[in-house]
Amino acid sequence: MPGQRSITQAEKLAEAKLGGIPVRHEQMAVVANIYRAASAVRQHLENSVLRGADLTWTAFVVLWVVWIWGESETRHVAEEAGISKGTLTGVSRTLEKRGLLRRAGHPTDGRLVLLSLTEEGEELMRRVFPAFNEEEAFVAAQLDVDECRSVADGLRRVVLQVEEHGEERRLALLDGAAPAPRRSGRRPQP
Amino acid sequence: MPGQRSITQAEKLAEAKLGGIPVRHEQMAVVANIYRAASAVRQHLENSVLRGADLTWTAFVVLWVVWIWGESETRHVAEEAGISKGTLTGVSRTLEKRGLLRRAGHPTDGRLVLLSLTEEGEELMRRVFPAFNEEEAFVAAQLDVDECRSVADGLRRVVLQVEEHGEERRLALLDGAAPAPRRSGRRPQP
DNA sequence: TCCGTACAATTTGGAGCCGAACGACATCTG
DNA sequence: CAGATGTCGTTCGGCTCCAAATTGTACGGA
Repeated sequence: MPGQRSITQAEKLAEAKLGGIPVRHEQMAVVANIYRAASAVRQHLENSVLRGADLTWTAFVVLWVVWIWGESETRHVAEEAGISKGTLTGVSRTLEKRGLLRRAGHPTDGRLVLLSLTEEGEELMRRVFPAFNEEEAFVAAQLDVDECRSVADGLRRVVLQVEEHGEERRLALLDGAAPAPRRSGRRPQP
Repeated sequence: MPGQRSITQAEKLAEAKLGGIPVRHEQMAVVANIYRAASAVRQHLENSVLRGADLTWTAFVVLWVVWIWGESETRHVAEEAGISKGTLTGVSRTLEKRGLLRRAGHPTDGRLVLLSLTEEGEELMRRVFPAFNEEEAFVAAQLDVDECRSVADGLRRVVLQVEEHGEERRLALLDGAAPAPRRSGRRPQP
């Protein structure tokens, strides 16, 4: 089992590298495996069901959110899909061009844009989602239902921890220092 | 707790949408939460320790792999870091320009390139990794050590399942059909 | 020695993605 | 009711990422 062994070995090597400074092994293993699992799952789903429907992971997630929640404002969709507003603008326009998504202005608030599925989009989701869910079951096949529940619950606690305390934690770490702006991002007008 | 509720609710809505077609709830929840957790963790780490060191997640992972494993061939580093060889070429050159990474030809096989950390790179990792690990502990703070172990173990089983059976599964799904090329990426020559 | 095949990293092109700046609109306030 | 303030979605710069095409190197046979 390469995953198991290589991570354990990496941890030991890391400890050696740090020369006695304590490493939080279990927490490190959780983070490493969260990321590995996310990549593996995404790759598998993109290369199986999504590729066939000509959808990227992000595009599928956006369609899924709108499908489940019904007509929604873009900021909620971005939030729920876990992408930035800027990304959603591009993705939703691509999906609109393909006739899967509708973009409509809000009747009373001119700032808002509402997203909803077209009939074609609904059809697509009715067809693709069962296959998607089947592959979700495939990737989780080594876990029984109780294990699924407990892993999902543990991950939820991680998400909540970051959502609820992440901001304050980051501020505490910076300790008043400038937030060090990201390298990318739009430049100010001259 | 928005995470818990919205996912559960989404599942119920999905079931309704499918009109009786059974949904594998637990497996769906696992996949959804793996992805949510991965995004949350990555975002938190990028915006706390990595931003300060002017590193992206990918750049950090590459440095970490080379740091832990010592001088390595690029294909192994790409594999271990979970990125494509093409991506690694760009990332490693950026890190080389910053003086953190060394790229050297293999002494006997001219096709290979070996990566290793410069002294400056070693110093950076000795400084950044403890802070990184601290934040790993922060995001996992709602889990005790045993829970960390069991979540990590469950995730490892997901990774293994995909690594060991993913390829055959994808082939079975396609059932001999053409693998449907990706939309992005370089176009075939006419 | 000169191919042909195999396998390495790199180049290239298209899409994705984030987050700061921006402009349009809404709403509060004096 | 005009200006300040706030809140949207959009724009845009800089990366990231993948995978096909390409380039370069190795090596086993003719």
